[in-house]
Amino acid sequence: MKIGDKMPNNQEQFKDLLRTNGLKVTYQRIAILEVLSNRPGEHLTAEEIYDLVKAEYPDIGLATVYRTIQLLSDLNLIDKLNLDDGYVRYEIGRKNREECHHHHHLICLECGNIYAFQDDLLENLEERIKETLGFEVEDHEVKLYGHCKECINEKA
Amino acid sequence: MKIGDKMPNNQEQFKDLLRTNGLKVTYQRIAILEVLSNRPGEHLTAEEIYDLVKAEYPDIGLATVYRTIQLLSDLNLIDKLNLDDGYVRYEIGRKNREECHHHHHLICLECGNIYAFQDDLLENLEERIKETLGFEVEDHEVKLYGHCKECINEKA
DNA sequence: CTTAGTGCAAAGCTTTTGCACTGCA
DNA sequence: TGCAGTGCAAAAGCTTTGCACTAAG
Repeated sequence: MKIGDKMPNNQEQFKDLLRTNGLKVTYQRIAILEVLSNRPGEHLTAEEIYDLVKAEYPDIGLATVYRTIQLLSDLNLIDKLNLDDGYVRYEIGRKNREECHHHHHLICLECGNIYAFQDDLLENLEERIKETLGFEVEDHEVKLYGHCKECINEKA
Repeated sequence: MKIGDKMPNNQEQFKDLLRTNGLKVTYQRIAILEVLSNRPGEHLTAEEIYDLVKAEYPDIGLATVYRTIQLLSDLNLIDKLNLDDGYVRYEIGRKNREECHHHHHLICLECGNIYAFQDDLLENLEERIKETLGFEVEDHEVKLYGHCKECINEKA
């Protein structure tokens, strides 16, 4: 992967966003966003992102990856996912992809694969919570653990 | 708090459970479960549990707290909660308390308080997922972030 | 030029592990 | 008495930070 190979439009938007926020456009920042952009739906750890970027830009440092991840997260360009396995994972943000605005995770306990799915069901729930408890929901994180189709079939 | 002050019945059940599993009954294990039992709905870190137990049993070691937490979790007596603040938290398990079998968390972004609520809504969702995706849900974790009643009122 | 951003290495943090000792059964 | 359980300290492993250097604007 080389900068500019894919999503040039998205990339320009990113550069503008950086400039708008008084931040500098660096190849490290672009490369990291690019790596994540080219892998929608994948959930990468900092180390994995580091390795992927390093393949193209061997000079990058792990600390920069961590700092950039933080930055991208603050800019709402990427989403965090914690699977309680000791790593924090990141994926390119929902808001940049057409399909989904409500997006949850199905985690297979056998193969470890992660599936995404959309659902509006929680909107009812959030309204109900507002009425019952006076709690105003702003964001949510839903993780469903179980057994995926493939693993179920394999056992049969 | 002293061993035996509260929930003696629950405590006997715990001792039996340990024996049944070929595990030894130690004052450390009882004290840790006791601390959590006396604080239903609170979400304590290992360090917090350590400090609470230490008040009564100054000899206890932090490593024992970690090992016992693991044990209690394996025995399904306590539930894990990760708020992504660098600590893993624990609370006395749902299965030991009458009220709830479906139990989610409302986390206030302003005061940090955590509220629990029950809901069966997800059962529909799980059925739908099974039908649509063939994914069999076994467990779920739902965290809703927002603003609690108190914090909303305070601003008014 | 100016200073935000970077790379490197060291430090920080929670959590885990090794090992000798203790105490439950 | 025998071995699971414990306490202590050290190790582990992810993430953050300090600092001198680099490069964006």
